[in-house]
Amino acid sequence: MTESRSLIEPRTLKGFRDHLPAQALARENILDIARGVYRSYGFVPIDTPALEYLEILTGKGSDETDKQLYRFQDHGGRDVGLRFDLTVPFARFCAQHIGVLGTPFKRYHMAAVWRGENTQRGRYREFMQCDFDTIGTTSPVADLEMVLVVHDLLAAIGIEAFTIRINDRRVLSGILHECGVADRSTDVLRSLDKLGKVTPAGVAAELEAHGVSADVRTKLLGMAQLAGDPATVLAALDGLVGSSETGRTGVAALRSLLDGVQQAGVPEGRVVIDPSIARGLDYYTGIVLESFLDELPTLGSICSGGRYDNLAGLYTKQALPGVGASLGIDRLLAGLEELGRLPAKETAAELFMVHFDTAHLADYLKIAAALRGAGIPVEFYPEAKRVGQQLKVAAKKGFPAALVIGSDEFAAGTAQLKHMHSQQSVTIDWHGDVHVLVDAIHSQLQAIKAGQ
RNA sequence: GUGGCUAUAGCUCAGUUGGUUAGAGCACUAGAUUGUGAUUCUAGGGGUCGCGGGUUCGAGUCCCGUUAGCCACCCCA
Repeated sequence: MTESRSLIEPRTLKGFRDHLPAQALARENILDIARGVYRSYGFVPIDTPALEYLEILTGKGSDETDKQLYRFQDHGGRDVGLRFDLTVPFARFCAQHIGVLGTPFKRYHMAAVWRGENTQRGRYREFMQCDFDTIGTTSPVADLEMVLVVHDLLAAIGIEAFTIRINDRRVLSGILHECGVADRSTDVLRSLDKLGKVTPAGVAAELEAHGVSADVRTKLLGMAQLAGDPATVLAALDGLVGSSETGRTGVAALRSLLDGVQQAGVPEGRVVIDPSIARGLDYYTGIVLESFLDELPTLGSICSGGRYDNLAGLYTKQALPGVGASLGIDRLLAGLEELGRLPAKETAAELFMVHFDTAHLADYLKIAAALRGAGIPVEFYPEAKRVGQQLKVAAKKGFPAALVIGSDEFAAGTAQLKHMHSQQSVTIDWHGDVHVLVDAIHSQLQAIKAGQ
């Protein structure tokens, strides 16, 4: 009974993951960028509880979300559930607090959500969403801002090849109405939405199964496959919506949105009209948006959103129209990793300071403090191990530079700054003046950064 | 939730029609080398063969179950 104690197997639940430093650093970088972009448009942060009363979450009544909901009874016998997106809690939040917040209200919310669905590449049971929404206004400016935020966000993350696909629900419902299939709109849109994954012939077969006549099938498929120059697509849509008032409004909205995008200086081709985009969620009523990595279109949308008429109708009588989108950071990270775009850094510091000689510990501590005071993050190795070993650690963790100051350097009033990538060292004369040393290191690090 | 494929060391993988004590490369630790990431050499640590049953004299290998990962459906970030 001494050594036979059985160990608990360390493991995580299906669809739930640990995040090691390399991945967690990349994730935090993106979160920082998202925070910066959201704030640059005036969005403010909020937070809500992970756990909500079950009735809040099931209110929307879709059996699909009901099936995916993590639910249980808490110790007080209350029926509760984990949030499966950030929109529903936000709706509840608005119903409770909009009185003191006032409208229009712009918030961002970055937090984990949970869905008990089957896992796949880029799809997990616990993942993070980075939502931003503007509520309490129907202004087209808010729609435009949503597109601009998504664009700025993906650009700031450093993705070079991405496409934002936009559409307007009113265009779709106008066309469906003209075609006389408005009663089957959900089924029809769901089928059309599969274009790109399923062949046009396959979609046509699905449409036929929903009782759509041959000429209407041709018309719808033609509509959904419209692509290319936005002006041409808009002209084609004009014809398709015919006399439908709703449809014409939608096309006009898309037209002015694209004008605004252009006026704001977004490069051509980044935002395109894709009439097949419908979005599964049925609360969207105006513009809808999805965005894709050009090199990995099968990954799915990494940032999606749209306009809705009434966010919180289930919880308050006050009408709250809004527009917003959500960045799926975990899917994005999975995509960037697959493309080899994630930096292999395992350190948050910029400088590795070799622990050469413990007799100089006081000097090392003084230098490290001065560097940090000057805004240079520095990691000081805790043990005076062999220099080669220490440099190996620094290289493996991806430090851009290492600072080597041994007894000789202290005696001569010098230091070696080693550029890890080129393996070259620069000698710094600092004559025992820490300010001189810090300044020199600062400019060297700038040079290294610029050189990358 | 349904169906298909997969699982051997930290990583990538060998392991024959079932047959001694399950191997390699890389990585890791220590040393050769008392001040610089390489190379070379030496030594070393590390495996309940995902887990649990079954068949068999004998299972990493065959059968069943289960867990996890990947893929398709569904839906979505």
